[in-house]
Amino acid sequence: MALPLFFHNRWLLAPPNLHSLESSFIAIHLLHHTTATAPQPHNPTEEDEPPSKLPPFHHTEHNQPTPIKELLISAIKSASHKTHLLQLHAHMLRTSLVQHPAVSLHFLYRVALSGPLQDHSYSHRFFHTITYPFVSHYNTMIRASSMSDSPQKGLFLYRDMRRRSVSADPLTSTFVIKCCIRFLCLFGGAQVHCNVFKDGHQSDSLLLTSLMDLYSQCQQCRDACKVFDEIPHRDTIAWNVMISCLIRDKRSRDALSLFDVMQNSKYECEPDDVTCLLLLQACAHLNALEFGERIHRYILERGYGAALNLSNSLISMYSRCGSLDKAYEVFKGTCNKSVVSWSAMISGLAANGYGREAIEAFEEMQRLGIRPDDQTFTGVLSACSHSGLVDVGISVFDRMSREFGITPTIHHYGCMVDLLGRAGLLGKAYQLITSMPVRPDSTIWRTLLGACRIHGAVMLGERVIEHLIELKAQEAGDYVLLLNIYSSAGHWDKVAEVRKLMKEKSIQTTPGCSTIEVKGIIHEFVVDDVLHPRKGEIYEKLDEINKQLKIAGYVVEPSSELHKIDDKEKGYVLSYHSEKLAIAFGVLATPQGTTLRVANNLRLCIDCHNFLKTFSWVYNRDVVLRDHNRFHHFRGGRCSCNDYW
DNA sequence: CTAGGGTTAG
Repeated sequence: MALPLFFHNRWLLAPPNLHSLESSFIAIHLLHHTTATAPQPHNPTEEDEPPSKLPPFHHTEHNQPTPIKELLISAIKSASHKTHLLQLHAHMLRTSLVQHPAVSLHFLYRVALSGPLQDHSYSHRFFHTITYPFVSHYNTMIRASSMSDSPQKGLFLYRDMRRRSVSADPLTSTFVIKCCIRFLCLFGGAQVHCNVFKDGHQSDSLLLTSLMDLYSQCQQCRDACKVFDEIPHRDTIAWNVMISCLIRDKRSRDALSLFDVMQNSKYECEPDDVTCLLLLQACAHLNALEFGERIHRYILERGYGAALNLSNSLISMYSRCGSLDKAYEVFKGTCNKSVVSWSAMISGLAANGYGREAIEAFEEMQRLGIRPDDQTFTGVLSACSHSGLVDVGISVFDRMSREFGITPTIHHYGCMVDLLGRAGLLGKAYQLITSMPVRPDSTIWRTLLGACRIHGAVMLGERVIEHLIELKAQEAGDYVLLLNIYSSAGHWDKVAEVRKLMKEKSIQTTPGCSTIEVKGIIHEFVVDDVLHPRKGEIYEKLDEINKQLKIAGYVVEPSSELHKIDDKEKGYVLSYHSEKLAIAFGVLATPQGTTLRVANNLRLCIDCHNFLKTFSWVYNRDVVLRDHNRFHHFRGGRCSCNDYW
């Protein structure tokens, strides 16, 4: 708005950026009539007693339509400079309008919530000068705390509010819950939940949705489900929160099933872009390519195709389902590729064994002027380690901090340990762990232990186990690796010793688990599975496959990976590893020549690796197997990886 | 005597 001419010379006195007539009027008015400087706020320590009755607001004074009040509010609304606000504060004090609910609320709103005038300590000081704060005042303060660095304050305010028997509305609870989520305070959240019932807000869908999110983020999936069941009308966001909860709880399969449930005639809820984002994550976890493709089609149908976050998720999903060409297709079709897109593509190439291509992509993105970040480097370094590009990896690691100013995290060190370890530079890897500035975690020692296994380094292996024991983080898998190190070195006495130790400590092995997707349905198998409805057929098929493979020269490795420690004691000749069961089921359930896609939660053992190599040749089927950190593409008797020989 | 809410990419 153009200012009237007569304001022009005074305009210079007022702070810049005044864009409304009212605000400049007030500001100038104040400049001329105020001698007061910025008010000294009240001392917040002097706590008032809770009011016995309703606030004695002086209606007589302010209730008649005073134009000054309205002007003040609009001035507060349009204030654009700090000094301006201070002047308004002074004015409010002089006219006693500070205690006017509407005025103080507007003022609080400007100071507490995000914007150029935000000032947390000022807002707290101001808030404490309000003698009888209303719900709205508390709401504003609590909401501000939920977005600040000290979300605990929100909970304190909430308690204060209840103590002063100011009744909470659904929004208050929503904001406090947000605070609790910020610092994962399950206890505080549960308190709020109780009060929600007391206040009679137990059927407010939005409030219940945030409660669900609280339980979900605090790893209380069951409570989240309970809350979900109580929501009267579940909208898309409620479903999304439920799905994200299931994914967090590693129940990706259940999460996928909700895609159909929410759409059925009973609920009639349309999945939106966030739903797709979440479900793509679930597909990536489960290696559920067909389901992922379905989501992809849905995205195109709904016209979400241009969204960058969805494209990035698709790239990641396809590459984590071992379908690299599809990932590349999406990648090519993505406009305005961001670091995220490039990193997803690079990690995808890396996990599928295309180290050189990953490096090329890395160079290309730099040529296009996209700055790599820490996650890009994780991808690049893992590409180097999976493809044995030792020198490249070392130089990239070096450039990362020197050229790009990124301090390596534990993940980067992990990649380097893996890289050096695989290449047989075990001493260097050990040295790197002991000299790095971050505290080594169990994963990094485990990586080194894996390298010791490959290279048969008995002594170092023992040392690594000690470190794991020191961290109190040793798992069954670690002892299994140690067992394998001993057994491949022929130290049978030590093997017995470790077994005894494991028994004494009663260490359980993590059950191996494989999934295979057939016609969009995920089938899950564990070692020696007895739960699958077609188990009879499956075991028969597996025996048949075993016979066929033996003819072709496949030999069971007797001293191979001992995933199941008790096998021999139980007298099993051969345990049915879950990946083999999944393969047998795949042969049963899919037509000749179909690629079998299997995901496994552990590291593929040498025996299964040999089994799959021979299988891919004898049965003339491609197998894409994802183990816990990479892909193995089996075709014609060979595997894309160079980890096993 | 009134501002304001919940899910989200590598």
